[in-house]
Amino acid sequence: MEQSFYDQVFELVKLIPKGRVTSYGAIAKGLGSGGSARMVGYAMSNAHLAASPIPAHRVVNSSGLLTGKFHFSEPNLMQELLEKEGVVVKDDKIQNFKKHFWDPLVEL
DNA sequence: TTAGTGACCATAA
DNA sequence: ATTATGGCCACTA
Repeated sequence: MEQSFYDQVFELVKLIPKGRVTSYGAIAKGLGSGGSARMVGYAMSNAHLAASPIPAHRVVNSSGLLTGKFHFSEPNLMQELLEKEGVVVKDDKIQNFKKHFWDPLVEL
């Protein structure tokens, strides 16, 4: 069965532990695609169409910024979900990003 | 097939 | 600090 890059991204994102975050580039690298970070974000744009719920709020850019928050049903949702899981967000940016960072290459 | 696109990343000024 | 630019890869029309 052919699994599209999208599906691989979705699965990996679903594996992100609660209270942890990761970056698009890390996901791309974890999938072995290396520089296809843009594709990861592209996949997330279809995340709301996926069969399973995708915790896209746990995926941010390399700076820890919630770049994709406007793609959620409600822009505030992303930040709220993160704070709800114990992640501190200020001005659309995750505090202690490195501390909450979850690297699929290391943890997986 | 070609062209266009993007929730990125890194570098340069 | 911000703005601009190039590269990068997979998908869609």
